[in-house]
Amino acid sequence: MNKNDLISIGTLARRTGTAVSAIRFYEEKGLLSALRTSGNQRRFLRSDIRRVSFILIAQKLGLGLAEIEAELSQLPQGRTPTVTDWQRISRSMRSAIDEKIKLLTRSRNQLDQCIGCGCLSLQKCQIYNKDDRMGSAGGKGPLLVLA
Amino acid sequence: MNKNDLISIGTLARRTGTAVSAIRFYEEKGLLSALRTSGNQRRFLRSDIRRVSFILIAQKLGLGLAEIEAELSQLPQGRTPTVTDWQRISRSMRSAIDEKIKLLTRSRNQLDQCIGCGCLSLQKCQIYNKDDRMGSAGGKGPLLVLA
DNA sequence: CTGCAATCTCAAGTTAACTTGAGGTCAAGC
DNA sequence: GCTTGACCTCAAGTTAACTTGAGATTGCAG
Repeated sequence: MNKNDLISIGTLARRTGTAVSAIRFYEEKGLLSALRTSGNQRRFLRSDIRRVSFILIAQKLGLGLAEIEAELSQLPQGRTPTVTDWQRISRSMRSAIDEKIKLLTRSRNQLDQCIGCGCLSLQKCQIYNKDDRMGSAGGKGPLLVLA
Repeated sequence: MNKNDLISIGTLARRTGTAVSAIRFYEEKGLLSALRTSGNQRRFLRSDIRRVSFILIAQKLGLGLAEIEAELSQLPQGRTPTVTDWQRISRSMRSAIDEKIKLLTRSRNQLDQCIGCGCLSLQKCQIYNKDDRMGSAGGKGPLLVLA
């Protein structure tokens, strides 16, 4: 078997640990594309194994298929992606993770602020105060919440 | 308006920034419960504002409604939760965030390892090696990807 | 050439978290 | 006492990401 062999959908599924149905689904969504045999069966490139792996990893990192497709669309059309291609895309994914971590960290800090008073506002209790001004009858109505 | 006033679903929605339909949905799912007027309209406790806020915050942190319900079920039945009650539950939420951050951080580090070779395995390139040598010919089982 | 596992297509089902719509009731202001 | 906006119920629709099932082919091992 050499580098240019084409693989069946079942093989691709086994090699990536996904379900055959999921692969068909990805194809339908445009994340993968396949050639067809004379008998209409799909044949994938070996490099699609990596492509599917990328999809799975990116999903674990919380990206939706649409976002993943956006990333994948940066890969070269027509030729098999090189290591460098994958590196570039991995780096862009790293930023996405960094973003998520930042967001969570911020939430955590805000939550810490609020544990002190139990207000759950996630905004240094500003809302709690704000809301006091804004209640219905002008009175000190309880809070509006949320970031 | 005093502490024991009951509020309508519309008020609860406005005070928390959620849709009325969402509140009905939460009730249906058991995250909220309401009294009814003689005319069958829902009446919530003022403390439900905080309860809904908690739901919204927890969702932002990535918890599903089921998990949120689990957290909420730790609140005292029958009496309006105190600040201390909320603090306890907030702290437990904080652990959840910490977990998520840890997980993401780990993924990021693994990804860093792999950017070097572009293998996308998230496992120190083990997979890359396995894959290129393993074809279908014989070898060791195919690769699994993912952490 | 046979048999049967692997594929194919297309439709429908699934879970999460809600929204939208239809048709009808309640409550408060003028 | 009427009008209007807030509510009510129940059914169905929505998006994401797939899975499941039915019915029909294909392709490889023997």
